[in-house]
Amino acid sequence: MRVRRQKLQRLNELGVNPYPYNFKRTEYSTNILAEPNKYIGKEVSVSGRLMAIRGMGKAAFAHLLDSKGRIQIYVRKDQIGDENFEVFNLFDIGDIIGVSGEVFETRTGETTIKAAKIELLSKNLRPLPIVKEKQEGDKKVVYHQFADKELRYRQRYVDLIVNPEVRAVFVTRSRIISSMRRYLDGRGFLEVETPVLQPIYGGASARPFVTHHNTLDMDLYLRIADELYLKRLIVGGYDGVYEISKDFRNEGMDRFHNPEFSMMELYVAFEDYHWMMLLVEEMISSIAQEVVGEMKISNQGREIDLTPPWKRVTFFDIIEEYTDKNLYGKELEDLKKAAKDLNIDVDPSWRQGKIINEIFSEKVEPNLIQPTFVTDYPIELSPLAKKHRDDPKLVERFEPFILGGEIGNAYSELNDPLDQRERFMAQKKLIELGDEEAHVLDEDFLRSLEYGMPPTAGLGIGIDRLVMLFTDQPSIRDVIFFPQMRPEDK
RNA sequence: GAGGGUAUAGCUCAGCUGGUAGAGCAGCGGCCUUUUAAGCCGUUGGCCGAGGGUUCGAAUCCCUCUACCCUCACCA
Repeated sequence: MRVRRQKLQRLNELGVNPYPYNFKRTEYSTNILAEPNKYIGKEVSVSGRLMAIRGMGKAAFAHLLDSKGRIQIYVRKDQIGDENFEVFNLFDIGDIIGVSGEVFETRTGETTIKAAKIELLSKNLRPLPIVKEKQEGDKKVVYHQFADKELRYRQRYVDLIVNPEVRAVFVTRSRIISSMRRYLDGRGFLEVETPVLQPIYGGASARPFVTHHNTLDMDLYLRIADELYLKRLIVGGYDGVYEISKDFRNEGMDRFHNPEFSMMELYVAFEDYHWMMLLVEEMISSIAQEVVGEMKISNQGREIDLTPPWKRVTFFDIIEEYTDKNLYGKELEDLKKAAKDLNIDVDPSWRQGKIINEIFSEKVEPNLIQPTFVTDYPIELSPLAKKHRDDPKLVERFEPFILGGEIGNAYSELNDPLDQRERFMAQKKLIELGDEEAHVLDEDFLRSLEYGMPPTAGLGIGIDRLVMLFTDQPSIRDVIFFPQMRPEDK
């Protein structure tokens, strides 16, 4: 870094502003490389970061990286002049520069810009990790890869400069979200915003973050879900509302969990969960079509076919399929025995719902590779879902599974205010028993239901996991720009 | 929270059963006007994650701490 500061000084002496105000680019690297014949012989201006320099005395080749890709430039002393060449010799890898010149093809056939003028746009003072690549036939061999995960997450800007495939993952993420938004807008749903800071948190089973408002002198919670506010909007008379936003859950972190994560929630009046299943498979497959170009995606070496219709199985049927045990309507003791038979450890304090859920996640979930809707969950697990029309022990709920992971959650929403109050009371008992994640009673939400909420279908989709699926990334940290990290020690 | 792993130059890594720190790339100085992991010659660079201990002597052995990764637990 000391050397680079000296170069800065030298540049100043030469009358070069190392941090000028703008540069007029005429082309992106990729435009030129896509149609070389159209550009050869033409003047272009490009700008970007210097990623490699191969000097040869009075001439040099270099590679310039812009937001779309990289292109080679060729700098000759007799072309740009002595003064400009002296400035060029003060450039380092990592500098941001602008180049104007004519496009040509080198002896080895690489489309290249012959610089007529080259200027510094921003001086780099901190050396970049140097990554070298070599084309061997079809394979690209990468040398000195910048691979330290900790550094990559903490200094994502460096990761993005140096690892083009990381940049691509986040472009895909953005496309997935905009495709989803386009789909939902196209169906006439209204995108809305509801409070992040909530006096009572609700809509999911999770521990919240607590914060404090000084003027009101009260604690507020960062939302763990949007659900209860969005349903209030359905009470208010909108037919369909959705929100794409961050939720916050104060829980452990691993490759599927980040304390803040992105969620899409959708509520549609006068529909039920059967209708919502059709929407989910249509929406996800249309996103695939737009983003990937087809209904098939590959992940972890496996091919996933998203073409509707997806398989549908009921919760208890699929458990029986994988365990040979019918758990429907079983009492606590029977369930404990079943869990024991299946080698699943059960905490003595667990109740029916928890044990069944554990058996499901252990024995069934990992097997749900191709898209599958699991439907009709036991009532204890779902305090906000409507009772099944044919069976009061169940609720009308489904979860879509892909690659052994759940990517969403949906119900026919409970709109009976008396039933909802009873469910809250049952949750209250769980809280008293020490369950820190049970739902908290929300009196204002109940009041809204008492005014009358139409029959409603609701859906939540975990955006981060959907992106992991589409981009074949193994960890949620690879699809979030700045994943939560412990502070760096100084 | 438990177990395992990793931490050495700007980057990627080597360093044996303890003997006083190494390579490639980058950097710096030369040579070089079609190279592409450019090449050739020369050269700088290190609190070996932090702290403590054992030892004549520690990057190496022991303990503590910190961060990250993996697995499990908790958890959508």
